[in-house]
Amino acid sequence: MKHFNTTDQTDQPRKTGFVDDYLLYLLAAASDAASAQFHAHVRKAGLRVPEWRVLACLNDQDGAMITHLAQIALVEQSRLTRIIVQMEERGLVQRANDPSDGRRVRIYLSDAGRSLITSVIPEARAHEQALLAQLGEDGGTALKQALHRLLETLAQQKGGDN
Amino acid sequence: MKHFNTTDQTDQPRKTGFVDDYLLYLLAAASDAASAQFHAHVRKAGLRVPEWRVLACLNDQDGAMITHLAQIALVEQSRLTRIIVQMEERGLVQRANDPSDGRRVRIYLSDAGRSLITSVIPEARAHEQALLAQLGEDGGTALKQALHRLLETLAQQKGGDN
DNA sequence: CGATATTATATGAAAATTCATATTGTTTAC
DNA sequence: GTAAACAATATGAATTTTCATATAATATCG
Repeated sequence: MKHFNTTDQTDQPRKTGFVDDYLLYLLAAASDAASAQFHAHVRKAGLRVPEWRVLACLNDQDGAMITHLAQIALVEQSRLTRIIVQMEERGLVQRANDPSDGRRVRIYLSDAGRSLITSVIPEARAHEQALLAQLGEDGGTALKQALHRLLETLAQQKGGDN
Repeated sequence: MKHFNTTDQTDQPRKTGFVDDYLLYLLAAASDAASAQFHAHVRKAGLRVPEWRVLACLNDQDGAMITHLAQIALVEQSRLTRIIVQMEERGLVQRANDPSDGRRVRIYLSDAGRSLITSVIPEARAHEQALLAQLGEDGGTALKQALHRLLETLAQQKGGDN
């Protein structure tokens, strides 16, 4: 049982290249790897990843409209529409037309959905704490700060000059 | 032309919730938003995102095997197999059986692929520099450091104890 | 050596995703 | 008040993606 060099299947020269220090790659790789761990829990709870995201967002903003939910849950709108259909069929959410604007469809947690998300969020917090602990007191806060800062910066750019 | 509050379509109570400071969400949101900017360039170069990732990885590790490429390009193996087929049809890469192990298929940049990636990488670097500049001297390095650290930590966990 | 386990890649088929656009409701400007 | 612009959601159809598993090559173990 050799447990070293797990990723390097081959014997490449191994000079560090472009990708290994490219910001967008680091972000994607870190997000992927970190999320993969927790996504195991998500699946055990009977949810797919986008469903977990939708529920988590509804937990914070119940009654959000589809478009808004799509933005915060990082899902394209037409995809979200179909995901919501499935989730409604499964009884996790309910949709309701906004009386003040007939175009809007607001999504609400059902009791089942709320109870499910209520059970998963503590797992998420626990997983997050474990990860932050491994990064050390300052490592964790530094990471979060840096990410918040990046997000602010990117948000500014969007609203900025068009 | 109102250019504030772009994301908040509705008028929700807006008490900060779970998601807004959840590490995995920050990572996914940051990766998404940051990458979205550059992905516009990628598409203009006639590439889809996974193709760009594959080429960028090959740029660093030409001749990598499918499995390895799948890991570093953050794509599932069977998907990558099909992506590679398409890329070969388009003349961006070539596959070659590894003489030392008949199971392995090694992927090499074609001349066209190399010339394409050679033209895109500078754009990537430029975009990255612009973003880092906006984060400020220290902000950028702090972010990268934090991400590297996270990746190390996650990698350790994988190899660690099984 | 031969059986068995393991590794690398490919593939069928169901399901999900994308993209462009249709549909429906609302606001704006005359 | 109505036409034109805009906004929110839905949908058709092609393509992609996923998941489990098939296939093929190699390694291991008795």
